[in-house]
Amino acid sequence: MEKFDNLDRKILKYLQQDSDLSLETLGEKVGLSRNACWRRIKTLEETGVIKKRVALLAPNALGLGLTVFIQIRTQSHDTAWLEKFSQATQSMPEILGAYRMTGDLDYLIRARVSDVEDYDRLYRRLIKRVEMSDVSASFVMEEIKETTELPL
Amino acid sequence: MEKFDNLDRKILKYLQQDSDLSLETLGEKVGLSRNACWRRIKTLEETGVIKKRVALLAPNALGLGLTVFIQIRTQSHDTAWLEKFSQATQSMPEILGAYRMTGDLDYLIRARVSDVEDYDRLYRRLIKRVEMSDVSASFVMEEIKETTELPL
DNA sequence: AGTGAAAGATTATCGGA
DNA sequence: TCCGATAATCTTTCACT
Repeated sequence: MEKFDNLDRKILKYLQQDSDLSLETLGEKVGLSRNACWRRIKTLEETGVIKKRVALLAPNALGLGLTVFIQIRTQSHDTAWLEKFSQATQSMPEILGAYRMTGDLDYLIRARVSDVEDYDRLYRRLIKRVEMSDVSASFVMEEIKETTELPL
Repeated sequence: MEKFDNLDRKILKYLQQDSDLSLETLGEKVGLSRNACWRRIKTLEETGVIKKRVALLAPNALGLGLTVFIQIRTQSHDTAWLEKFSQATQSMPEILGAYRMTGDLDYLIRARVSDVEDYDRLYRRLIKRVEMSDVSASFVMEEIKETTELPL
């Protein structure tokens, strides 16, 4: 039993690219009256398929030219440690993603900073809050692809 | 010389969280008339600070429960290879991010798939299109943080 | 920078396939 | 149950002060 049909999928596809489309034009694109469109969007929002609508900013315009991936190994992987790590990453706005990986000893952080010095400050703040036995950073030289659009 | 002031920053902060705020409520939040707000947003869009507005979907609702990071090493890192790699990642919608990393031999891919089998299909399609000497995948067990919000 | 009015978009309700 | 049409409401846009 499918949760949504082709029309829903089409709507989602367009809204993932531009959430400012008017119901009018969206309706035309998917072949539905603006009203039918509206109802579908509402249920997609209510059922949580559409989480929210956000503005995406240009990192470079904000002086955040550098993306860094931080790989972390730890011995102490108890719940208390994870809790502290979780709180730390949540509260640090440069950190855009934090993941516990397979292997159960590895954590990965994705962050945006202005330069290597700025990364170093982030690093120091991080290790001050959470003990880590092994930390290594890899910097992004070229962003070949970066999207929020999920496959449908 | 700063490109924007505190009010701009406030506006951006809110729009990064919810781009559907009306000028009325946004104005109240930042302490500006709806109109002053509107003008600032327009320039922020024109100067490219605001890139676009998009809907964020729930991966799980779409059956995309698994995030995978794919690390790639290659001998042949000439322009032709990079071009092929770039085209391949651009055209594969499960791939959300692709990065050339420091070290000049390493590439990293961030992708969303439904399960490990689905990853395997992605992997096969990828190596069919681009030669790679060494590929390794790490799966995300727990998503501790994931945001599109940039620090201001 | 703020007001008010016109244009445009969104939401609620209703009748019909 | 889902669609489309119509009407009421709210938002955005813009000329003017």
